[in-house]
Amino acid sequence: MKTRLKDIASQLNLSPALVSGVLNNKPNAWASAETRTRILDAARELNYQPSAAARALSRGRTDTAALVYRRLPGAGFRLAYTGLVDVFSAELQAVGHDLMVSNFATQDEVLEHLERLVRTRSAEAYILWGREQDTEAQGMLLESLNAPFLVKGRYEVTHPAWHQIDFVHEGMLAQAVRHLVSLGHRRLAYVGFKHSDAFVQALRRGFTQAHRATLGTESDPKFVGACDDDVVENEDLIGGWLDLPQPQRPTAFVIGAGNAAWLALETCLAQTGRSLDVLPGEPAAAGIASESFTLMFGRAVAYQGIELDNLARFGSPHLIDSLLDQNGREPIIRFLPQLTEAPSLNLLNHGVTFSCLHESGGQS
Amino acid sequence: MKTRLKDIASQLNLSPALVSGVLNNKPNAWASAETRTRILDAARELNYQPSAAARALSRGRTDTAALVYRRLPGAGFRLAYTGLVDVFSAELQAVGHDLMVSNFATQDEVLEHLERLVRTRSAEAYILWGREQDTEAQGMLLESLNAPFLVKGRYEVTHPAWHQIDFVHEGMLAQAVRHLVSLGHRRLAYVGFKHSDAFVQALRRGFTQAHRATLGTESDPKFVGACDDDVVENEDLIGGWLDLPQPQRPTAFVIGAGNAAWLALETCLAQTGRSLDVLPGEPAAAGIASESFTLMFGRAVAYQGIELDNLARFGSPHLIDSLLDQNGREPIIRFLPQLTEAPSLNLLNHGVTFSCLHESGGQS
DNA sequence: CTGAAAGCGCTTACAG
DNA sequence: CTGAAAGCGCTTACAG
Repeated sequence: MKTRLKDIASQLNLSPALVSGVLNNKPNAWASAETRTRILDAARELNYQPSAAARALSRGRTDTAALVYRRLPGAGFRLAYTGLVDVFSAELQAVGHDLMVSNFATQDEVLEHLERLVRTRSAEAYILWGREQDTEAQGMLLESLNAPFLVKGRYEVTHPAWHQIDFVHEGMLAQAVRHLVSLGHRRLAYVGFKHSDAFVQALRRGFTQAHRATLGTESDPKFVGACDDDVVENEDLIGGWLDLPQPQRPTAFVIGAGNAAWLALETCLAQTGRSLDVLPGEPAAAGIASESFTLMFGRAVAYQGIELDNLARFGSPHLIDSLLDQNGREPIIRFLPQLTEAPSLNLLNHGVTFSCLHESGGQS
Repeated sequence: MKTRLKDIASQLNLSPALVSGVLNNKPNAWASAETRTRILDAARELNYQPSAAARALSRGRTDTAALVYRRLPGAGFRLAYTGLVDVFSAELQAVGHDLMVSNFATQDEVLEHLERLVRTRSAEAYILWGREQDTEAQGMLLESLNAPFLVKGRYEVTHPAWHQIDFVHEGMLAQAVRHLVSLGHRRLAYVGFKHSDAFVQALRRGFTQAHRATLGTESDPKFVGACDDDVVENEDLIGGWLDLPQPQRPTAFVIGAGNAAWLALETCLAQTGRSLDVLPGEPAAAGIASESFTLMFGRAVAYQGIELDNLARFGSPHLIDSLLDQNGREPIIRFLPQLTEAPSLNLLNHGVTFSCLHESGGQS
């Protein structure tokens, strides 16, 4: 039914071995130029493609990489993952490899599946993505099973030999600080995440170190706060800073958190009649944001969530090296994206303005 | 190195065939209860898992489904795809199948890859997702190669035998119309997409038919417009309607377009001091939206982009049936989601209000 | 320069 | 109730 090697061999009165050799152009497969042509023509004509399973069995490899991850709630995580799939799939295809994707609700299921994939020899290389609290155990499992993998994360200290990729979080926020200082700002406030994953600490470290390096002073602890997705709480934090008398008030904001922090910042400013960096003397902001990030009123520079694509793009040569068994590459890759102008709805330009309706704080 | 069937067979002094039979609990594999236990124990102890390649070769199937699609620009499409991967991967795992994902920049590459997958017998079933102008040719190729597939799309007329899944777009907008009419609105405007894919026409059809059915009159052609991502143009369209004298002005909006249409609607209203459905007598809206949809000021009901997950979830039993070779299922599946309250930033409640700065229209 | 043979690790009739 | 054999479709030494 499907064309087999044997079919084209017998049709040409050649041995399957010769046909295989020519089709894979093995250096020791000697055939006259004419035979070679006949083989190639017949293969094309019969639409011959070697059975993936047979080839995998005899070659001992499947030419497949597996992306296995734990599902996390929220659209942000998902958008990050699809970027991975897009990038890795494309780059793997370019070297003749396939990508298998599986995701699970729990870490246990992920671990079990990884072990199954390794034991069934379904993939030659693995991509681990997600929070370090998950990926570390995943990496240790693969390591113990002797399976090559690429992991997103900051494991330079804990697992320096792992093939790993991540942002230089410190450098990113240092850039943000330098940017704001270059605009003339001297009183900087910092908004981070509430949890303390390694990258969250690295972000804050980037802020404090750059503060010291550029301004020569320690950052003021009372201008260091954290936001999660609770709008009211975020507005309390930022509103509190903005309520200070002008000489003490921070004039710029370094954001090491998600879109909710930006939203709180913009609405708090709006309540006092201002917007980010639109008129002279208004506060400025710089930092990180999630996917689908859009300012409402003002302007700012940010690292867009889309940078995750670039991260994957940066990491894929490594992954491919693992697949092709080329070792000797520096295992730790760090990526420093560029700050770019954030998209803005520019509502001010569309006739929407704001005024102070309430005394302070928000009511949801 | 890795445990093979042979290893456990020889360790137990049994034939590989018996071990295989017991492990796969074939009905005709007879072993004493004790032998059976010894086999199971040994397999567990040695962490035995059959080689996927060997098994695929001898069984003639890979237990794999392939999701192959053309990459489309824009985060919206990507978010839709990641939902697919999440859902299909999870549901396939549940029946012991893997998911292979590949995407390409061009349709030609997609077609070539599909043919390769079929010819190399890399997958038993296929998932086609994307625009109909792409998926139709993809489906026809798979059909000619006799490969089972599930396609997202409205092919009830052109390919009624295809296993296909999609929204009932007509029904969705009909629900939106009925909702607005039930709130007392009588002058409805419609905003659609500019292109004319089958689903875009179905959306509009849903509006016009429901208008006729609920109000007993044809919809007014001058209140039917289309939006793309050009903000100014969108605001011209909607602003034009809102500039009409009050007795002629539409009081409700049916949205058969993306987030840009909602944004234009809200900013146009804001320019005239109003918001969606917040105060009595204000205009209302209902319709479809993309992922990550959030209103700024007002309230509305919408079909969220997240419904694509549910669509995939609805479709996966079909896909799994194809994998398991159970035919005889109705090939056409249609899904009617529920209108739900759209998330809103509620900026009004956070001290942000608006006023008319410009005469009309927008300036970007 | 070329072909016959063994083997990859399973599964599946089939003979006892 | 059990085991020996053939076969899935390739690739890879190896002998000529």
